[in-house]
Amino acid sequence: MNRVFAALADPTRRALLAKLAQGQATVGELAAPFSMSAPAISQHLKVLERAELVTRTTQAQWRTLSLRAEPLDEVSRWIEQQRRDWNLRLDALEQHVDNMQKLDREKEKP
Amino acid sequence: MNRVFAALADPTRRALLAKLAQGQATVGELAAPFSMSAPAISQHLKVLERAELVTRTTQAQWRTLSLRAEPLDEVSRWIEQQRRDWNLRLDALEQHVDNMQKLDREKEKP
DNA sequence: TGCTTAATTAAGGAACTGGTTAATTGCATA
DNA sequence: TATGCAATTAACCAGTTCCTTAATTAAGCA
Repeated sequence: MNRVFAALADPTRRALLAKLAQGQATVGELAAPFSMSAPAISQHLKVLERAELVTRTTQAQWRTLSLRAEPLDEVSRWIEQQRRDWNLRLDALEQHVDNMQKLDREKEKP
Repeated sequence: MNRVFAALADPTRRALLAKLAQGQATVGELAAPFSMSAPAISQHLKVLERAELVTRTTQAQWRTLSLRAEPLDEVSRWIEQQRRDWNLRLDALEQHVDNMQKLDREKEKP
């Protein structure tokens, strides 16, 4: 997951992924909206590829990029697990505070 | 979100967060399981703090760290949105392939 | 006051990131 | 075959990351 999170930490790469979520595209198509050199985009795509977030297929001189869902599924599971754990804790804490307040009220007028 | 994803890209920091999901802890308590110098942990915690994933409260010479849910909620929303988009595309593609196969079959024996 | 403990700051180094320009590869086509 | 286009590789640079050890801050206690 290290590489996946690191890949997602860059806004250019997140934009590339968002574009790819709308369908396959060639390197040129992906690069067009950015004011950045072709090699820079090429390197970003390499990072996404090493994180297994995209695959590259060659036809003639064009490379077509496609998204791969698995790594996103994996980070999703980690994050949702964390949120579950954390929310459980928060709920328990809230419960605890409620109990304390109830005890306080009962102490005031028994 | 840049800082949040970057913070999550390091396994030591993910472990620190996982520990904190079980409840608040001091720097010392968090550092104990790691074979790493105290300053190293301190710096990891600073990264988590800058990503607003944790808050630090001081009591005497102890710092108590607590998780903050918001940034995790934000990355969760981004990831789930991406997964939705991507799955929609996948389903549409599958549908398309099915239609093509159906057409083929109808062409074979009309 | 001096000592101990918890933690941070300071300084430094090796490796990695994110960009650049220039050169190269691979394919298609006049 | 020469030319052009899509894309990558190579080489380089500035800035960042992740770790270290040494020094410093701040609080509690004999």
